[in-house]
Amino acid sequence: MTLKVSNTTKKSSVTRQLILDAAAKKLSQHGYHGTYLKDVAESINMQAGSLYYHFNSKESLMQEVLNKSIQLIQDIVNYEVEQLGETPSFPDLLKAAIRGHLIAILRHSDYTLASIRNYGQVPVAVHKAAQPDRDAYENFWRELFEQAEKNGVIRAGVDTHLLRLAIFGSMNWATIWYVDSGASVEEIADSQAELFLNGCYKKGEQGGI
Amino acid sequence: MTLKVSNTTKKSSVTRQLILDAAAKKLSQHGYHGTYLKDVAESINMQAGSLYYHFNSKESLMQEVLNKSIQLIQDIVNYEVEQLGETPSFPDLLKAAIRGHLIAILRHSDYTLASIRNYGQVPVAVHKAAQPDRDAYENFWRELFEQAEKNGVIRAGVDTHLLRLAIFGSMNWATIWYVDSGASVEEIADSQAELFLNGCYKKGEQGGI
DNA sequence: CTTAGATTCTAATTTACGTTAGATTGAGTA
DNA sequence: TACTCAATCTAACGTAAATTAGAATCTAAG
Repeated sequence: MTLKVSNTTKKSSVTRQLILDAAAKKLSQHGYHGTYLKDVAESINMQAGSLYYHFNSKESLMQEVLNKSIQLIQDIVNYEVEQLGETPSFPDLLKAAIRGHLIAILRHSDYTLASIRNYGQVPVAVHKAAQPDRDAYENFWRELFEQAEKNGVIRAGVDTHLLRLAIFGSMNWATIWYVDSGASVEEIADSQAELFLNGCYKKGEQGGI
Repeated sequence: MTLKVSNTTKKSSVTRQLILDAAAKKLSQHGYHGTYLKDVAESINMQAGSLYYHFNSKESLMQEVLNKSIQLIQDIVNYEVEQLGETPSFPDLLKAAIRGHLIAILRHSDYTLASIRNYGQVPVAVHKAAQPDRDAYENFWRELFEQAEKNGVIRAGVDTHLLRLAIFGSMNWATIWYVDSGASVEEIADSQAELFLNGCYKKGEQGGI
């Protein structure tokens, strides 16, 4: 007797994954409305109609792509942070989190780009379905800064809410210029962490200008 | 005799502007492929076919919207910077530029959101047509930091290229959370300028953690 | 009031997308 | 070999989008 294949190891689950990958790629490039099932199918040598054996609709396919995206980011960030050991300093923590997020969105860019580029442009049902995952990920960052504030390592006058959003912006925007920049993910991560920690300004000495 | 109406003050140019405004709004909300001429027309009580009296195609209409967007940002930033007088300090200059950019993208958000959200998702011809304007605007910022470096007010080790991209990211990403944040444009501008100038980190005193 | 030109509408054309139903294929099993 | 089930394909259906041509309307000038 051969191995009994469980539901989750059927051959079709390989195809299912192929479809998701192809959909992520198209979604990241052309947006929800610019992604056509015909193209998704063609890119893996299938017919559009065949996709319906694996997914109920375009909407549910796209929904799955977007959910996968956020979980992927979360997983990678968690991994990077866990590498740090027990009681990491705030700068190290921030650097690790930024590195993780950037690795996720720049190296696994099909899925994560899909998520970032289509924020607010997908049907409401699809957008809402991904909200819990987004909230959970946001909380991770929120707590990171709450902890830092509690430990007194945040300068007076800094609004950590706006800080978090600024960092998110810098990171996510990198998806747009990364490929053309020649910079490595590590370089970008270090640079951004350093900027948000210490800024770019050299005070004093030459006075006015 | 009444005023001779020139080409640029014809009544139709008013309609033309209405169409552009409506298109910008839809484009910012639904993306290029999710924007339908029928919807654009309906939102100003017209029929889709009538748009073709003013524009040759959907593509050319959208192209004009995107070009307008970037010029709009540039104009507002220029205005804010010019308010500063002759020889402004780098911090003041940066604050003014950030404020201008944020005013543009948050207050005139239909056009500018259209530009930001559809980056890379429009047909290549449309994207290419807006490139000169984008380049010109980018140069403004490039020069801002070149000057600052020449004046020795940038900390050693800071890559102004990555700095500029980080600032762009923080600013442009604000389009996503601005409406729900309750923060004012001025607050956000001050916060971001302050962060990029001096960072968030309070060194020393409590040592390790 | 008439008329010419500008502007808009109506209705049709073309194209293509999402979706579906039924036929077809192919691999493993009795 | 014949059968079964999973997986895919084929060929359509219905809908809707961009575009177009010609008719209808509105405006301003004589």
